[in-house]
Amino acid sequence: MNIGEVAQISEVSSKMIRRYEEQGIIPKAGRSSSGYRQYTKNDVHILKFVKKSRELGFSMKDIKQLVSLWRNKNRPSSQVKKIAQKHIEELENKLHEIESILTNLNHLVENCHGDHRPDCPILDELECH
Amino acid sequence: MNIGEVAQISEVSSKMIRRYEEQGIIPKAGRSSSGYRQYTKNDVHILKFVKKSRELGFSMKDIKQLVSLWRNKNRPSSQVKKIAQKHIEELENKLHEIESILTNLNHLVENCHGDHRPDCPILDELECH
DNA sequence: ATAAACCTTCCCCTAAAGGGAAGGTCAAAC
DNA sequence: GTTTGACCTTCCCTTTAGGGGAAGGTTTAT
Repeated sequence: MNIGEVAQISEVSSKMIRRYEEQGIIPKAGRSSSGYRQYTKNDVHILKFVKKSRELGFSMKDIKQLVSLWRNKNRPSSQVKKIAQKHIEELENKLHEIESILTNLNHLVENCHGDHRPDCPILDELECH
Repeated sequence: MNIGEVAQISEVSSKMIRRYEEQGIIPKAGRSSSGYRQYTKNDVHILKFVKKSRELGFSMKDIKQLVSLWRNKNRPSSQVKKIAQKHIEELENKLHEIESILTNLNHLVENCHGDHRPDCPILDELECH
């Protein structure tokens, strides 16, 4: 298979497939005599794994490790779990931060009449420290 | 005041003060005879406004507009409110996305024993599409 | 006079993509 | 048998909100 077909099946763009190869996240593809990258079903499988991992918000650094653990049939599941737990922690931190910002913003917006007049508690709050 | 002092007071790094100037977010600073940027209390005031806005997660694009509205004493508060509401919507979307990912990840992690054995529901889930 | 602490501009790096140019290849239609 | 269009290649630029650091000029204190 050429890269375009694989991109369509895996739903990972050709651009990103090349980049993942460059970053060592997926194995280097074989080449046709004219230099086109050649892929197998297994490559599609890996790319789908990568895509799913991205959808769960893992960083490419994490995904590199996850792919390597996935392909190592003797991995200890504790290593996988550790990566996932660290990611969960980071997401929870981000969640709390966003929640706190939203609380602030909602208060401000509620108090702003939002009409033609210039008085604006939002700007007032941003101004005063 | 030189840039370093302003940076310390406003808690915005010298680097970023220069960049904000470049981006037209803050007015161009005057220069001393030797080329050093010169600042007044008012500049500190603006920088604090910018910093507060960043802490609430506004993009620099939004902040540019907010600063301009803040300095325009005739602005309609509706414009400010609109920017804030759009930002709230975006944050809420991000929040929901993170919540949904966390639900998924937590299920996976709960089912992974996380020991020396290779069986791992996390990898299984990432693998199967 | 000299050293330390400033300041200036300039360029490179981050993460995860996308855009697009310039040029080579392949297959089908004419 | 050539042309055309769709594909592929590499290379470089752009995005966001910063940070790192080099090379060189200035100011201030010793």
